Amino acid sequence: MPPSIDVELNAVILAVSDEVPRVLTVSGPAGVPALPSGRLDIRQDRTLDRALRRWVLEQTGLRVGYVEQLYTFGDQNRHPEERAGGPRVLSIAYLALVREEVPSNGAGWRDVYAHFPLEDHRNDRPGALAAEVLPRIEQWIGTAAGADEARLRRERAQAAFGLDTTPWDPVRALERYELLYEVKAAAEASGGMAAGQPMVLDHRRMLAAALGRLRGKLTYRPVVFEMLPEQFTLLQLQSLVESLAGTRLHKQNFRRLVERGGLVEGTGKLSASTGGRPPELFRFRREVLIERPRPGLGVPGGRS
Amino acid sequence: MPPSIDVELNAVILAVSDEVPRVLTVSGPAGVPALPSGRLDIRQDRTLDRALRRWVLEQTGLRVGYVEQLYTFGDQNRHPEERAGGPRVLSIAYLALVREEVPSNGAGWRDVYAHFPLEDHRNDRPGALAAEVLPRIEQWIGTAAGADEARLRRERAQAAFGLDTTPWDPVRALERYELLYEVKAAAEASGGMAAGQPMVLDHRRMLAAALGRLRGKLTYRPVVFEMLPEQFTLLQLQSLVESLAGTRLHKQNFRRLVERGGLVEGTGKLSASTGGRPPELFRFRREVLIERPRPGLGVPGGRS
DNA sequence: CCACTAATGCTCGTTATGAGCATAACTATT
DNA sequence: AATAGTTATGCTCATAACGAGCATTAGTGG
Repeated sequence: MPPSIDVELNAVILAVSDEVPRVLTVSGPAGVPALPSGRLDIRQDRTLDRALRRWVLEQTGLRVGYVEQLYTFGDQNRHPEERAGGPRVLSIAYLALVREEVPSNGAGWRDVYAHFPLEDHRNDRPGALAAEVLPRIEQWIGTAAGADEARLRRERAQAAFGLDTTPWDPVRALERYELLYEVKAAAEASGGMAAGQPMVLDHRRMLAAALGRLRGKLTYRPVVFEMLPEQFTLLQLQSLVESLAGTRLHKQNFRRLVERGGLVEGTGKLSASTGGRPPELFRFRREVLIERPRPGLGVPGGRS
Repeated sequence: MPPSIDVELNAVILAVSDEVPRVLTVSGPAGVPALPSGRLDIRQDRTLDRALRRWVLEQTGLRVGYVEQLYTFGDQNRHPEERAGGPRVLSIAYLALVREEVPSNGAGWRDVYAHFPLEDHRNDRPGALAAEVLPRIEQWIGTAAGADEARLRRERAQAAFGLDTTPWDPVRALERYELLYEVKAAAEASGGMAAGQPMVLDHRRMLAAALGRLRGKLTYRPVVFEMLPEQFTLLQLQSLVESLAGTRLHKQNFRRLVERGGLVEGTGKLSASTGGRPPELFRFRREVLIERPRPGLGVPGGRS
């Protein structure tokens, strides 16, 4: 009997509430959180998209709108059953963006930064970075075999973590995750504040890929609006972007960017005020999609 | 017997020579060009990457360097044998960039723009656009069911083809391909100068995806250098980018961008002159990767 | 020496970006 | 009612990046 292939779909479904980006998870083995996922059933799933939506609906009760394919993972032995003679499993990961809703079937929203404590730089850099991570990375560089390998490692670390004069780049979330994975493997240690909560199998890698991809996409596609209600205040919009990017933005400049970029338009209405002066409500200007080639928000780029 | 799944890898391998971007093809059924591709063999291919390289080597004799996963296609009936009870085929498309080399086994390089005549705007817009394509698109918009559908179609066309005041965006190659595909299906016609040479199955779609992806990537990652020799002149670099983007660039500004962006450094050497003043030879500055978060070249964005 | 070609240097006006200061319009408190 | 606290919004300023050109340099082939 020829060894067979199974194709699995995984959904990284993101929403933001209370300034916290959240990922939708179901409960995996031993209660460890897992991404909603399931096998492609070629008898009923005519497209990968549909298969994904089917599984998400089944496992969480959610109907997702914006969906985008992320990456296909196919390395050997990603699934433990494979070693026991099970089929080779290919995983196609998707990114979906939604407004937060209450899921069913015991699925729930989890803080993305609980899984990646190093990714949230909104209130200065996470202490664990300097305290735990960098020393361990130095050590990893030190134990490289040969000067060339050491230089390569140093460059990777520098680019990924924004050491020295290199700026921190929120987009590099996946690189950081993979680098840390290597470092930890090398150090045979895994605890510490910096580690972050685990997920089933390689689901955390998928989440890192999704976060990086989304952060990048923000800058040239107005995808955030998928996560906002029809009408919103500029502060809501800004803190949404900040939550996702894990970075603070200059308020007035953000407003300028968004307004002069034609991304939003004011509705004359004001929002019910919470603290100070009541803000105006805005709505997304869909037209911007056909006015400008690549409209976006997001992380200001480091100038040279 | 449960219906089974086959996983296939496809390589879009690009190089540029004589100002023409070229794709590496093998000969498919009836001599129609096809991308190098082959089945994933889970007994010997530990990773998707390796499988891809194996097939490419086998079919073309090339060892590719830079490789990046593009997209996984999984719709039903993309392969005709499926209807005849064959397995469902999933295709994972990759993009690879190389310096042009002579392939073996009858593989060969084909002009990318022979497949997409509308994508080359280096010497003003292709005539076929205004002459053939736009009228047909107008007609397609006209036959929409309902005003809403018509508006959606018009917006899609406007964004994809840069109608009206919308600028032409080289990155949208895939969108254009898909829109034309729909239009042609609707019009039940397929000839004309604008059509472009066909490829096997949906390989042309993969090529369009690759072209769009590469064009986008140029702007934030210095991937072009994968396609250049160790040392090169700035004109070589520029015309390479122009070939890929299908757009002309301002020479002096391009030079400024590239030099002040720290992407290249001069070697004091001069190139053997062809026409006029002999140009200096430059080399890629790898360091830029760790100095700036997202260094790139490429298509200048349309300002608002 | 001349015509031609491509490389390189430099300028100018316009826009975009990063950083702040100042004011306006509310709510809660004294 | 004045005051303090809070958020929204308007505006300025210096610097950097961008788009477009002009001018000069250094080769080639007559």
